[in-house]
Amino acid sequence: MTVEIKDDLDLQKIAESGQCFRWEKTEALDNPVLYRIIAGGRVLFIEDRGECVFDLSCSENDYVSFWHDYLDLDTDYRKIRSYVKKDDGFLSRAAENGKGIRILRQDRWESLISFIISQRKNIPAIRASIEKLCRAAGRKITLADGEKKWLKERGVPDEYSEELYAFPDPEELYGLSEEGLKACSTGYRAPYLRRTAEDVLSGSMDLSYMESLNDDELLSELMKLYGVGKKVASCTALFGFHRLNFFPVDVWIERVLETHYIEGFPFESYDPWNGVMQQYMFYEMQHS
DNA sequence: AGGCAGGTTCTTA
DNA sequence: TAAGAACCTGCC
Repeated sequence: MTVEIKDDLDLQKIAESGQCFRWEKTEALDNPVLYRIIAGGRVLFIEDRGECVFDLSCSENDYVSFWHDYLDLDTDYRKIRSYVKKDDGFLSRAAENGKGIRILRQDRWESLISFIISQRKNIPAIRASIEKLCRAAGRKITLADGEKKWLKERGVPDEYSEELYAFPDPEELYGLSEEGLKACSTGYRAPYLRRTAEDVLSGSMDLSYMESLNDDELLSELMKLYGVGKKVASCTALFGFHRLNFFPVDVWIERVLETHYIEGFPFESYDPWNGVMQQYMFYEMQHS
């Protein structure tokens, strides 16, 4: 199906933003901007045709019931960008260069596990580790005939639609032994992952209940998990719970703060959108 | 070969 | 409360 999306949406920038790890650029014949997204036990191929037009491999029903929400299309990112203070040179530049980034509405569990894995890893290593984990424990995803036809019409090589695996749920993840987890390049994080799965499975940590907590409560609940410190908890809250005011501070953002905001970053000015500003700043650091 | 990468835990003072 | 060491793994 084809949709017109007038608000910010730059597939490449989102794929490189570091919030998601299962967006893969495909080598289609004609269009250099065709991405494969695996989320929610499904796969979406999305092609940017320019002029705000996007071709999607899914049915209209799947778009309405899942992907529209996943892409957070009801949030106005142009408006959020307009709040950037003109006298803040760095943030103005970052928001301009990062125009097109959105904060996806990703699965809570997947975000939590992904950011536990992310500690002391670079993005390619995180992606590789998650991919192994999905192959080892995730459910296989099969494409409908309509989707296969869609890919064929665009000359997308078969390799992009074969051997696709969903992100493992808590039970599937717990089904892997510690050795099995280590085989997915998770290293010393394997015990963190195992215990987190155990806590979620047993119900002692209830992620859907945590939706009802306020930001401060959510952060401290998440930090109770073994292997989850402030950075991972903030990323989980921002990306997995869509709490757009969280501002995860990693080494890159630390550099931004000590270079451009010696007096401190004006969080009050950007409440409740600090997390979006963080994404622009992170992207700017990665691309300048 | 040794250092470092989207951190967190554990130990020690 | 705060600083420092240790930790898997892969890639310079």
